[in-house]
Amino acid sequence: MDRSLSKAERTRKFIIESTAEIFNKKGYAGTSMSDLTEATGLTKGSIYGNFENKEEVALAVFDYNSEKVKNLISEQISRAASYHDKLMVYAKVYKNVTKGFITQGGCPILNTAIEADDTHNLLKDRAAKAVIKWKKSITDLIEGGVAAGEFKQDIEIPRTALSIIALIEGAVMISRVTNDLGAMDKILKTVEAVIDELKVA
Amino acid sequence: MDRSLSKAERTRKFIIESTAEIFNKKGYAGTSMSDLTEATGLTKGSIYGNFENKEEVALAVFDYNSEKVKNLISEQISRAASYHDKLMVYAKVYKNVTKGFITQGGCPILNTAIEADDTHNLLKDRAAKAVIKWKKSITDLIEGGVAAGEFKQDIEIPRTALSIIALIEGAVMISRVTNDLGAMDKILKTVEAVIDELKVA
DNA sequence: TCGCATAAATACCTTTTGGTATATTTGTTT
DNA sequence: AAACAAATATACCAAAAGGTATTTATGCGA
Repeated sequence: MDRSLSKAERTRKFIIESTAEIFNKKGYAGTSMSDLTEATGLTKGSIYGNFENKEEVALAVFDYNSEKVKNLISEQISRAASYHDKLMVYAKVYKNVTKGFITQGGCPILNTAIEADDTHNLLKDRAAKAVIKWKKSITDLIEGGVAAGEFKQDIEIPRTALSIIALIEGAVMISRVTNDLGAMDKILKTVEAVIDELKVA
Repeated sequence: MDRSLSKAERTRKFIIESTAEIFNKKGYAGTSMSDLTEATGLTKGSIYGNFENKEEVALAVFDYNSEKVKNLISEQISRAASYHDKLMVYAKVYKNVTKGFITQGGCPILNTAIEADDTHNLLKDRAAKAVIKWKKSITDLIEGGVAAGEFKQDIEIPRTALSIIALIEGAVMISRVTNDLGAMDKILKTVEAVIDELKVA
């Protein structure tokens, strides 16, 4: 038991962790309070003692889920030597992680973006911010590679960054809905080709 | 009034058309029967007289929505002269249609795939079939272009087809969640680059 | 270990949900 | 225009939704 956290903080964390997968699979509208009590073994009173309402749980869960993906990726990026290899982490991570990822409901950013874009502004904003941060991190890596002389000078950086994200998220959608991991592999090959294309001749 | 359709058929069509946008925006779980009565001006009794349940309305609406997108595209494809131009229709259509498209809730295939992949097998299957059909139509166009000597011989056809779909669907997600039509334009430029790349040198 | 604050469980509430049986209206055919 | 079928509206369920006030149990510092 983590004594650095108060009881309330531990319970909050416990609720978030035990419902993270449910929200990611069923979405905000599709997840009910009884789903949460069932998954946690807690009562409604306890959940409402730690969160104001269902919305607040969903927001905390989104933060938790997207943070988890982010940490996994940035840890690997820090280990890669070249800018090329750092960018390749995206392709590699999604190739390896996909199986587990896929059983946990897919990409939380994609899921939340699609559900919330016409229905829930707070969740939409979080998903939008996550996409923008992701774009910036790719942009930074490309700029780093250009400055280091590793990449060409005339790259259309925003277009490249956005295209990589689109390819990956599109790949998650396609491979999950068609139950076809091969589709993921093929599309990630295109991501790799896009990244290879950046290198100086 | 269309006399070729029975009253029941007309009402069915009316219900589908008036709820198509709601289902696309709010999703299956997020759309309630009272949403449907409100949008149609009909009572629950009338809707249940024409459909077995909410699920059957949702399935019919998905067919209607995806058919609508398909018709728009295939009509333009039939008008394009070269295989290159036929493929380019995807980029063009999404560039032009996006504004209207975007206000109507985005791509129904994407929305349904993401919501249903872990929650609703019937809807998931329809979305999967739509993706597979889309892939096949791109594949056929590339093969046609190869046979006609318009495209290179060594194209990785399935990978190219899947990558085009992934780029487009990823672009819809990104541009909608960030309210940034420029992102759509940039990613579609990559789609165009992918298609241009197919041509014989 | 006592006492208090904190956390969790119980019991309850209102509204909405998806759905149905029945009554009424509407179209259509003769 | 009558008669009958087809379509729609009314009025009603039971269950589940999100949420709250209150009671009970737990943890923790003095």
